[in-house]
Amino acid sequence: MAPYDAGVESTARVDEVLALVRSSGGRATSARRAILQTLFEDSHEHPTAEQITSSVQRDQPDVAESTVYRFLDELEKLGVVNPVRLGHGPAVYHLAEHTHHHHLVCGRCGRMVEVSDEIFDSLRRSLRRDHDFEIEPRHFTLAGHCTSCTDP
Amino acid sequence: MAPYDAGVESTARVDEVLALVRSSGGRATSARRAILQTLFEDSHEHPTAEQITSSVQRDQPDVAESTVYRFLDELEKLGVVNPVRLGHGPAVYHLAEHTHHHHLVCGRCGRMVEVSDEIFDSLRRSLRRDHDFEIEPRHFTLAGHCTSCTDP
DNA sequence: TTAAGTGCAAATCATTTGCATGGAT
DNA sequence: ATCCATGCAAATGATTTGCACTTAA
Repeated sequence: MAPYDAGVESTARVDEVLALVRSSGGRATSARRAILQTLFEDSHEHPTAEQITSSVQRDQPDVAESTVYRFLDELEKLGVVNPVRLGHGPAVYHLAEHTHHHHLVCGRCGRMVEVSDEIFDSLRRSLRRDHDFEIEPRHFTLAGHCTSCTDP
Repeated sequence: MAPYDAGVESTARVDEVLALVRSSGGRATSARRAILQTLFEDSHEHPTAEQITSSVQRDQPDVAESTVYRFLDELEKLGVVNPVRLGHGPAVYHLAEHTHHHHLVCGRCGRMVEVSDEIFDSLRRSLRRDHDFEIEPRHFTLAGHCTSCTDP
């Protein structure tokens, strides 16, 4: 397997998004850069605004949580992230670039499984044909439980 | 088509659920009866806790919103209702008895379509087989949009 | 320069909780 | 009589907002 430099990779993506932000009239600040770095470095995680803030604050201690919320809203409008509100507790944020997977969350043990998008292809076709409906292509989450869950 | 008396129908269902509540050690109070009446009468709606409270308060002005929240929690545990948290704003509650349909909500115009459960059969089989996962059988909601939506 | 971004603190909104009282069993 | 349920008010937790100050463009 080819060597993989997460640092270089994510820096490039951070710059890409910052360019997008600028092209929509926004500005590339150091707080925003740090927020994006966190998002791209931990892109397999599903961090809350609070977790993103803590992570950013390791480098820049006085970035406020409100800044994180404001920028996440911006990023949502730009289609860069998707917030997911499951059950109780704070929203978690996904990179929307991870377009082609979705989540199954077990309501008993909390396990989260990622499934590929293709599994929804036939469902998507039926809904389009019979109900004039297009499932949100970027991301969604289905509740349920593990078939053999050990939790109550 | 046979005449349909929503009042009689929903009263019967209210009593059914109250029996279930009692069988699990809970009590059938007048606040609970009123909450259930609201849920069953407006069962095609997707009311928030606040809307349920207002509706109940038309008859019983001093039913507290906390009572509604507490009972909705109870009802969720009993499998009678399901909360749905979409986007911002408060959770909306569904009757879980509407077992065999699900909802598609257009993020542009707000249209809500009900689809039968069977449309998920093949998806459900794949998830069970490949991911040890059982989709919540009672109810869920998918975000997306009308294929030809007139709203922006 | 100047409009957008930020930190901070306070406000808001949904939901939860503590506690003394009321009510169903 | 017992113990669950309730109203009320206060607490909590997540998110949003107002505002004076900073900074990227």
